[in-house]
Amino acid sequence: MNVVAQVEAQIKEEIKQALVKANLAKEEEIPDIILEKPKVKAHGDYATNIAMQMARVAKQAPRKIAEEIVQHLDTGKAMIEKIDIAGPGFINLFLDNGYLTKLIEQILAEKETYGRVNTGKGHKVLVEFVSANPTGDLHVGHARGAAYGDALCNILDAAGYDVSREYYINDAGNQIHNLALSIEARYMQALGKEWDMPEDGYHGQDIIEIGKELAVKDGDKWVHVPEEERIAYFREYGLKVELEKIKQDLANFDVHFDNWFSETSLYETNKVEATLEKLQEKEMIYEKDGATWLKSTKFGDDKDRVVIKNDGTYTYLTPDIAYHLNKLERGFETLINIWGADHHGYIPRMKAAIQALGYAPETLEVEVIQMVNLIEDGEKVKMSKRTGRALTLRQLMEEVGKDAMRYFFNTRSCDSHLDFDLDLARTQSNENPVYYVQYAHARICTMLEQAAEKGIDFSGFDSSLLKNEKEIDLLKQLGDFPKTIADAAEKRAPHLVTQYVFDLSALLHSYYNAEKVIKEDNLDLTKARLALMAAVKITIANALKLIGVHAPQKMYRDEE
RNA sequence: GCGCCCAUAGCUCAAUUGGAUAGAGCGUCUGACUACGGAUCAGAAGGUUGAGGGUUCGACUCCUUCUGGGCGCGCCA
Repeated sequence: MNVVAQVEAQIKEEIKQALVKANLAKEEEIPDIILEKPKVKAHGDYATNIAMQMARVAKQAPRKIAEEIVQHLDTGKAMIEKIDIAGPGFINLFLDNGYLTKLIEQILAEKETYGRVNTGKGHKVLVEFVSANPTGDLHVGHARGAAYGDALCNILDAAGYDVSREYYINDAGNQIHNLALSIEARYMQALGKEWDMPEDGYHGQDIIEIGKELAVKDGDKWVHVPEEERIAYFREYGLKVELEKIKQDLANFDVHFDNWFSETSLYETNKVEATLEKLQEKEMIYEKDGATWLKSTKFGDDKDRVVIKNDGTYTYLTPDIAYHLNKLERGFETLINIWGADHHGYIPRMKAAIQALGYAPETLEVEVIQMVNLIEDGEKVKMSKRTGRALTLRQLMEEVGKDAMRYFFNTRSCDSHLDFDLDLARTQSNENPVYYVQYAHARICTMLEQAAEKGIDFSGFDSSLLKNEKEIDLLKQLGDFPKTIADAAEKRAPHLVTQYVFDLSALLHSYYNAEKVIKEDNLDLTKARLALMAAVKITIANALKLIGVHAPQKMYRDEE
C-alpha cells in the first residue's frame, strides 16, 4: 500500500472513532467516509461531508455534528495540522504534508510498477474490442475503439485485474460472401471485362487493389474455372489479405490481442448446436411460424428474437450467443464488449441471451463508443465503409502519428460524440497536448543527463528539503496516481489517466519555470530536487504507457 | 412512432458520480530568460451548464416535460 492510501485510511478511521466517541452513532451505522480533494486550496487537503450524511441518523444539525467530530478527533494520529468547519457542515482538513516526501523513495523503488493497485483482485475479465469485419480497412471509428479498448485493458491490468484482449473475426457470414463477390468484380474489371459490383459490395480502394493483384498474379486463370470454385478461392484469399492488413495496422497502432477468435471455429467445433441445445434444456427457445425464437422478452428485450430462420439457417445472433457462452465457459467472470454506437440496439438481446443461459446480467458489460464525425474543409464527411469514403486508421497514422491519436482519443470519455477536424490535426499537430506531456518527460531526461555530466546524482538525498508550494503540489499529484488508476479501472474511463498525466505535466512545467533544479551552490537541495524529478519522470512514463503513448528522452520537431 | 446517446466559454472537450467559486486545450489579448530545451511559464477576457418544472442543506450531475442533434428499431450482418 502506498503512503497516501495509508494516510487516508488513517484519517477515515480516526473520523469514525470520533463519531463513536462523541456518541453520535454506533460504528456499524456509519457509512463509508468519503474524503474529497477540494478544488480550492482554502478548503484544505481533504474535505469530508460526513457531518451532512450523518444528520439524519444523529438527528442533529450538520454543523453541530461537525463540531462534535472535530472535538473528538485525534489529530495527531491522523497527521492533521488544522481543521475548519465550513459551509453547511464540511470538515476541511489541513495535513502535515511531511509524509509526502516518503513518496519519492517509494516511487524510485517501485519504478515501472509504481501506480499499480489491486482493486481488481485477480478478477478474470475478457475485453473484446475492434472486431471489425475483415472486409476492408479499419477507419477512424475503429481507431477510437482500439485506442480506448487497449488503454482500458492496460489500466485494468494495472488495477490488478486478470485481463485478456480478444478480437472476434466474423469470417462466416454473408458479408464475407459479399467480399468474395466484390473481389470477383474487381478482378474481372482489372482484366478489362464489364462486370457489375454486387448490390451490397465493398467499394473501397483496397478491394480494387486486390482485384488488380490477382489479375497480375494469376492472369485470367479464374475466368475459366467454375464460379463456385472461383468464389471460394476469392473468399479465402480476400479474408486472408484483409485480416493480415488489420493485424498489421493494429500492431503499428500498438494494439496487441491475446486471441483472435474465429466465428468459423464455432461451427467447426459444433458450439452453435451445443448452445441451442443448452437453451432448449432451459426452455428458453420455442418454435413459431416455422422459425425458432429466443424468449428474450423474459429479460427485458422489446421482442423475442429469431435464432433459426424458417429456411433453417441461423441469424447473426445465434453464433454470437455461442461465442459469448464460450467466453464464459473459458472462465471469464466479466465480459466487457466495446461496441460502436451503431450497434447499441443489439445490447438488450445479447444481455437477454446471457441471462437465458443462466448468468447474471452484469456479467456482460457493453461500453458504447460514440461515433466520430470527420470534419474536412469545415464540413462533415459522411463515412461509410460500403462506399469506401472513409478515413482509414492507416492514413490517420501517417498524417497525425500514433501517439497523438492515442492521446487524443483518450482525452474524451467514450460516450461523447466527437468531431475530428482533419485539417486541424494535419496543420496543428504540434499544438496537440500530447507534446506537452512528452515534453515534460523529455525535459526531465535532459536535466538528469546534465546533472550526470556534472557528476551529480541524487544518492543520499534528503527529501525533507522539498518544502516549497510547487514541490508539495507535485508530490501530492504523484501520490494520487494509484488512486487514479483504481478509479479509471472501476469507471472504465481511461481519459482520467490522460487528464491526470496532463495535470502532472502542467505542474512540472510550472515548477521548472519557477525554480532551478540544478543549483551548483546547493548540492543537498539539488539532490533532493533531482530525486523528485526522477519520481515525476517515472510517473509520467507509467501513465503514458497505460494510454499507449511513447515517453521520449528527447523531442524532435519536424522542420517546415 | 418507440428505444439508446448527446447538448457546458467563440471551437473541441473535462468536472472527484449529489458538494463549496463549473475547469483545461485551441483561438483572442498582455507580459517573461544572455538561465536545466520557449513544443515552456505568469496573467486577462470569455458561462443563466439547450428551455421549463420538480426532488434537498446543496443539482452540470437525479426525476419529469419540451426543443434540437446523432444512432438504432429485419427470419440483414
